[in-house]
Amino acid sequence: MGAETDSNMLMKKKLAKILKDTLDLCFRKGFLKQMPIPEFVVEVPNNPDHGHFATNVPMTLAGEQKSSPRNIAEIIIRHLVDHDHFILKAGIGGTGFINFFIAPGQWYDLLSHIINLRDDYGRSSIGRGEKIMVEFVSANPTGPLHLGHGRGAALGDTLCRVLDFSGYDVKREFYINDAGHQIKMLGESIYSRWKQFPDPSYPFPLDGYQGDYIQELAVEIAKETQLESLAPHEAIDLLSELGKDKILKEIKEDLANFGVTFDLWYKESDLYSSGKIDRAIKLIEKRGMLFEKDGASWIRTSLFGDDKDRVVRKKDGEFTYFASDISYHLDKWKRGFKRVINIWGADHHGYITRVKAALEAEGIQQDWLEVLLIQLVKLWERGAEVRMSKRSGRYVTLKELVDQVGVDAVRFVFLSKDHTSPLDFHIDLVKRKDSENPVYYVQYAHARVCSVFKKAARENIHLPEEPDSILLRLVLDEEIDLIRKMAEFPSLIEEIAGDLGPHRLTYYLTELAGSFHRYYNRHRIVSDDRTLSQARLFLSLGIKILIKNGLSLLGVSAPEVM
RNA sequence: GCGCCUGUAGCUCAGCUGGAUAGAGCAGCGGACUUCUAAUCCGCAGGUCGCAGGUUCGAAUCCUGCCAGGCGUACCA
Repeated sequence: MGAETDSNMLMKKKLAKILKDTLDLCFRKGFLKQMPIPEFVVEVPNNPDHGHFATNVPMTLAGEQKSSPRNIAEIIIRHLVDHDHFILKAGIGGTGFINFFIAPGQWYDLLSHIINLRDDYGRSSIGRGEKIMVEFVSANPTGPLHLGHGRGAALGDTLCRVLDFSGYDVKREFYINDAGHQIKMLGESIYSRWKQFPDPSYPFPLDGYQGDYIQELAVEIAKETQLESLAPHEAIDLLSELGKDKILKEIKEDLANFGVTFDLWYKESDLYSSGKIDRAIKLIEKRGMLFEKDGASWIRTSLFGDDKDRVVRKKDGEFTYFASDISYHLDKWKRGFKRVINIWGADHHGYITRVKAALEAEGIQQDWLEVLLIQLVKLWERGAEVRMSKRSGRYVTLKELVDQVGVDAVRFVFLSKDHTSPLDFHIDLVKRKDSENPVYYVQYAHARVCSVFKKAARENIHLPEEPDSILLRLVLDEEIDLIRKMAEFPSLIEEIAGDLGPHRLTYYLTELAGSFHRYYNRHRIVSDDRTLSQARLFLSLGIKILIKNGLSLLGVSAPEVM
């Protein structure tokens, strides 16, 4: 697979190679002064007059060469090392860019290649089977998933899909905080609601969970069990356990319904029962990073960038949440992951330095862990912000949103913004199943291609296995431009696997769909000219393949009919 | 106080890690269906890239300092 992708994906890389070879030649023959080759870029210019690709090489050389960029550009163009006639023509632009037009045959080869690879176009092996873990959502099992969780779920899931597509050995994990205070509080909240059915004056815990779902759980569990026969503390324990299980089950269902699954649901409570926390603390101690103060045990995170040292075991003998977190990450490390990505809500950012410092205290490099912070999701309805607060239990759940708007639209909108910026979700806009909704724009292009193929079948036009010379009929600039856009896909995926910013994929697909819509409106695909029809059908097939591949990485469906 | 994130068109956001005349969608105005699906397309209008300096051939992008908003700074989880 690697070799196949290499053979083409890298139009840009091919050009970069040609440029390097050319510079070497110029150095050897003395056309240019010998020097190390500086960093340069090969990019797609936004102005089509500037060619299929452009490079800034001359400008990066200018200083050292003591010559003008345009001069250097001229020398490079004159001596281009292009044995395969990859380049149709090259010219000088602006203050010293070199603009390249690629020979049409290269584009036809590329399109053939895409059609051969189908669902595998864009797949690569750059991850080299490296073990990588993405931990995401990890919502507390004390209440339903809200919109922020949804955003994290969409991001994490899509990253996993992209990383998997890029040849990593990806594991997806959900960490369940099922130990400690909050679960007890869940039980107490349910208990109190249950007691309130006959006696409304029964007190509710100060920091209890307020949502309506607590009452519902109380009703449900009361039906299934004999709460009356238990002592209060037994009842509360039971309610904690059953409440947690039920909520977790719902979380799993909501996520599955959202297209998100996990390889492992890792329980915090297992860290306790297996003795892993104890061992983690012992390791800290063995490394001399533990000390006692005021009756508590502390870890020296301040040695590694943290503002202060942190408590891992409280005065009362209980471990802190931080202790289990350290233990959990140590466990990830021991399981052999080379790269670990955590997706957290932005309100946890204060936690990052602390965890990384703790890991370093145990001898693990800080950059082993990458933390992506998801900024807030604000919901707007009828022009006003829908205020949400977990405390009051008034918030819109992921399930409610998905039920109203649909999985595809929710995922697409969540994924179309960089996770570092806050996101305003306008529900009225996304609810509309019309052109205002960006996801339909992309999906429609896919459905449109399918429709064109039906039309072709009615006209009895079919495609041969291999396009061969048929593609020579694709002579319009727009047609070459469509193929060029398709060529960008593999390198885009590669970049996303590196910078973990999948929102660029949504923009790419919107652009690709737009180019196709424009093309469709200006030119007939199925016409009396049989060969030309076939050529354009091949082109359309390429578009279909790309949109389907791209959407599937986003976890969005590609309908054949709309 | 300190730390993190954000500030780009009326609104929501991109801007490919420093490149050519800063882009898209929505909202506004005006056009295109006897045609392969009009969930589409074409045109017009819309900008002090928060502000001020600096770095260099070149800055929305990098560095510094301000301003504004959000979040965080526990022996809570």
